[in-house]
Amino acid sequence: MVVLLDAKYIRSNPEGVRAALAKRKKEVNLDKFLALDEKRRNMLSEVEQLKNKRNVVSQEIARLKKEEKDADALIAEMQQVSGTIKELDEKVREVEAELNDILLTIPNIPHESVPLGESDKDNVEIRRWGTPREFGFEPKPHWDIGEDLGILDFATAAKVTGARFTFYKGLGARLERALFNFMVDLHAIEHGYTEVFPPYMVHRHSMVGTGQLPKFEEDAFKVAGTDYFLIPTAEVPVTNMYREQILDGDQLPIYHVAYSACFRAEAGSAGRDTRGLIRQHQFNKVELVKFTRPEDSYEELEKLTRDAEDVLRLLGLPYRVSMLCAADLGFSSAKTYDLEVWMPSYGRYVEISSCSNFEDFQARRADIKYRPAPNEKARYVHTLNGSGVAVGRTVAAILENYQQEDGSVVIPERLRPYMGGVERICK
RNA sequence: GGAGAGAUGUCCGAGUGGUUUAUGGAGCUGGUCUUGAAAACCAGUGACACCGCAAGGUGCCGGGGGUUCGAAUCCCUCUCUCUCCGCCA
Repeated sequence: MVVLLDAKYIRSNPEGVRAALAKRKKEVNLDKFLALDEKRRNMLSEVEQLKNKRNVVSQEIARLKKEEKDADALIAEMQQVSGTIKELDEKVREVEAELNDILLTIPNIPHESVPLGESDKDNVEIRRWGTPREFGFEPKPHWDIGEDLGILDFATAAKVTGARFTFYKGLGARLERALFNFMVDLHAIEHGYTEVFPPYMVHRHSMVGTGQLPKFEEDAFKVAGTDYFLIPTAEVPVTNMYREQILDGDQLPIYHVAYSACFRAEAGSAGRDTRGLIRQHQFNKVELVKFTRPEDSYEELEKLTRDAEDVLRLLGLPYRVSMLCAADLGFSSAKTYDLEVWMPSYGRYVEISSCSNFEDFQARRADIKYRPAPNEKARYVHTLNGSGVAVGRTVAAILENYQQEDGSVVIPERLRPYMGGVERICK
């Protein structure tokens, strides 16, 4: 499966690519890439000429044999040629593997609307909704609220499994379940997404397809004795549903919503957000995934972001939307909006959803195409996804934003039907 | 886990070593006929990728490897699907 992604594009416009990647503050060795690319093309034309000769002469041999004439000299010559072809093919394969290794580590090119910047400090706030509540008492962090109410149990999870896992209990477990049911229903019924319930494990090719591999293998959980990975997000199985496929143009756009558990090793985040639900090895998430025509993808990104925002609005949670600067952009993304919910214990907005347009970056890696019209050439689709939204962080936000002085937590009205009518979680 | 059968272009489906440079359908486009449509018939089209300014060339019949002057076709191996048996929530 040697897929030379967009070698042609890089070759024709190396300076443009270099400049775009510089925006990300990432070093990519394009010179090595360009040298290898030229080497490959030279070897390719050489070996292809030999193959042409082999094909022509083989026909000739067939003809001679049919006429019962002697072909021994030609056969001897072709033995030589075949040997050379074999050697050259092997060398071409090696160079292509090297090229592919480089290509797979080149991040997506930021969209022109994405601001420059050095770090997440340079992300640009787009809009805000809601007003953080003024507490007439000292608000507690969600881990204290949850433990005091007996609905979150971090200590038991540590005993049973380890750090960064949680038991939800009683109405806490129900709240988690109510939230993802509410979110899936909202997107499936009101926003027109088709619900999917995906496998929680995928093979390596799918992880490469969406861009988690090969660069970020240490972030994923690998299942021992298999070549499977636990999914870090439903984006991986759902986007790869259409891998190696050519869709009909009139099938687009495709909208999917998927609830799944997500598993992340959180390598390199030691010491960050160690308390509470913010950074867990396993968490639930409702994910939105879209497949669109290239010309529609940026409009679809705006709509997808609004669909995710609806969740927070309907739950009455104050949030803001910010556009990530080039330096903070994820590896596969061309443009990303983060939704950040107000978290009183942090005294700031905390990421709860990330909505991205990957343009054709994932489509190339996973080979997802569509035919614009019958008999037209197949083109790569654009893929998008966004959390709609992270469930554990939503529980944290509800506990903190809806906490009362007596330690109880009011359930947002819209959620009550999913909670069997429960209006408040009390001790 | 055991036994067997499969995997061919957008889809269906032929093809067991050299006019297969992949048969034939469906589909799609145009036409005839029709008030219009359908059907029928005629013609066209006929996958995808890479190299090349082009002419042209090369590769590709699930993936990888091998045999051969020559492989969709023979051999090995892996993956997946189906049928039967076993086990199992």
